[in-house]
Amino acid sequence: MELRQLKYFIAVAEEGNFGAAAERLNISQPPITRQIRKLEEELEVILLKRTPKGAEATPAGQAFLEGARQAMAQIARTIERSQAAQRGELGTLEVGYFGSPIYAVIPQVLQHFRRAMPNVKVSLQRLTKSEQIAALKVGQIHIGFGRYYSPEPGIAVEQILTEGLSVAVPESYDKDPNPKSKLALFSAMPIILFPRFGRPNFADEILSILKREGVDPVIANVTEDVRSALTLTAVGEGATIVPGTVSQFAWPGVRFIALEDLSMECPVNYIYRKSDTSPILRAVQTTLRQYRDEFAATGNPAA
Amino acid sequence: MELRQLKYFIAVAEEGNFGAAAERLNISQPPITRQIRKLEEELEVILLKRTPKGAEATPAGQAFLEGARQAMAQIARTIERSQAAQRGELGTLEVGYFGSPIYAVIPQVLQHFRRAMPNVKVSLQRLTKSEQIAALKVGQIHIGFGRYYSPEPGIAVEQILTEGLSVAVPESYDKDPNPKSKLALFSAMPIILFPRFGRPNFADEILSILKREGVDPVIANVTEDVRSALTLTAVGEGATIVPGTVSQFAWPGVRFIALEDLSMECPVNYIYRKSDTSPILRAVQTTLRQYRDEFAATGNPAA
DNA sequence: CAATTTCATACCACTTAGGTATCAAAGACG
DNA sequence: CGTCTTTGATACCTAAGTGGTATGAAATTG
Repeated sequence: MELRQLKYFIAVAEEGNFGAAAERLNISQPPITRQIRKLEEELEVILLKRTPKGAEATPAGQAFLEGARQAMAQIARTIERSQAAQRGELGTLEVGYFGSPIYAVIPQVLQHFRRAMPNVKVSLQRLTKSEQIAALKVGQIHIGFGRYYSPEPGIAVEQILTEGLSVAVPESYDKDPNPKSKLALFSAMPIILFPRFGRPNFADEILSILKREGVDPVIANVTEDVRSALTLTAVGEGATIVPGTVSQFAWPGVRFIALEDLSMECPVNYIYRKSDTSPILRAVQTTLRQYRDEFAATGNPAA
Repeated sequence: MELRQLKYFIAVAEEGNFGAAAERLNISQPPITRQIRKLEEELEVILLKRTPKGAEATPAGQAFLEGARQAMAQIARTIERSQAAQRGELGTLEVGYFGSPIYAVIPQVLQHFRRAMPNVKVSLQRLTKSEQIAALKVGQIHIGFGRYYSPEPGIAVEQILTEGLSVAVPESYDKDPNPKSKLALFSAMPIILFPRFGRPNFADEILSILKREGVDPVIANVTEDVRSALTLTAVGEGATIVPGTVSQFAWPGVRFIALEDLSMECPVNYIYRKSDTSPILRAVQTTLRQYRDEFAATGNPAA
């Protein structure tokens, strides 16, 4: 059976007339007669009752018409979906993430993506940086989010944004240090660092910044992640330096003091497999670069 | 697009290999390359990623594969259904009925039919005989059931069975007349006839039988249908002659006395349009003739 | 580095498509 | 009642498309 035959049969059944069907299909009438007859012979079913006024579907033909219409619609849908998939508008975006970007940057970025590609599902999994690399290489994830990545062959790193830092202090701490010496408070208060693993990491970066600024802090603790660190801050164990976006959230018992010095910033990056040509990755990259440019221009592309 | 291309693509995607797909389809490999490429060009979608080891579906190809499989399955189902419809195993049997056969014969007959053709729906409508004729002519019903039909051009009548008669008497009537003169009780008791309309009808037949047997009854009433007649019998207004199958039902206040004389029988017939070639009618006729022969042989084809 | 395996290409024979011209049959109509 | 119109069917032609064989290009494999 050929699709042509379905198409012709539908036309004849709907027009009730071979000639009209031919006109609708922009061909002459004899080919229609031939194709319908071939179809009937192959199915061993009489689909149309020829009358002097035209042709009408037999009960078997009506049953066939119904199914043929559905099949044609199914094929049209399939083409649409396939083309959408090619444009990266369909499927599942597999995301690996690590660390504090999950608190503000990743939700915002993915929100943008979902708005652009409503039919793409997003799947998130928490993975360390080395797990992300491995997952990228086997195609388990399309993209990994994090802050500091070491170069890796076959893996590309791109920056999304850099954000300022904030100091988190216990709510009870009511002295706001003067703008010039905000970091000086670490001489008076021990510091809590995070994360413990995934070097190079945010803790390493903070220590190097502090060293550059001539501060020699007392390290009270090194926690697994930002949540643990802020919990310890809330109970008064010390101060924590966090990325600016983390301070957008309400943490009970914690007060944030922004460090406006632009030389003290931390990045959010994403990594992907260089050889990955999947439409989904291309689509998410398009969104990410848009987001990056918007963020660079306005400082807040949340809208 | 052609169905051939769907078939080839499914084969390649499933085998992961052009050559293996060719083997499975019993053709050589180049035509497959060509058809797949044509398909890809028409859709403007890259469906397969050619690798040195074979070929694998791209995300767009996977989306297409899914839909293509469904479309092929849809077409296969459509062929099945159409062939079933051709055999009269699918659709709706439209039935018109009139009179007392609805109480026993029609249910039994239709039960047989449903067992033979489980996928055919049955639709029943109560129609007078002239309404049946009209409905047959416009194709509103496939078949009409009743007892007595006048000849009508274009309409065929076939008999399903003949059944004996029973006399219904009030429960209080406790004399069982001797076998030879059962009809004689109408000399003592007035008779209730039915139906009032649809001549020639059962009432006419009963009167002619009684006349033939030399009985001249007193007519107490002529009711619309058998139910009304038996209700009047229950309250003692008179006796009613009913088809044997009606006596199978329990009618409170009524007792049935069978008239075993075979010369006193009434038929159940069905009518159909002679020019009706629909598979449904053919199917139901097959069942009806089987039922008729079984009934003639065993007297009770209820099993 | 040669052998193997994979898909792509070129060209051929044959089938099948659609087009034109025409026919046969069944209402429609004066 | 015969003619006209409309319908689908048939015959034949040209052209496009199909599958086959032979062969090539590229990458993997031993």
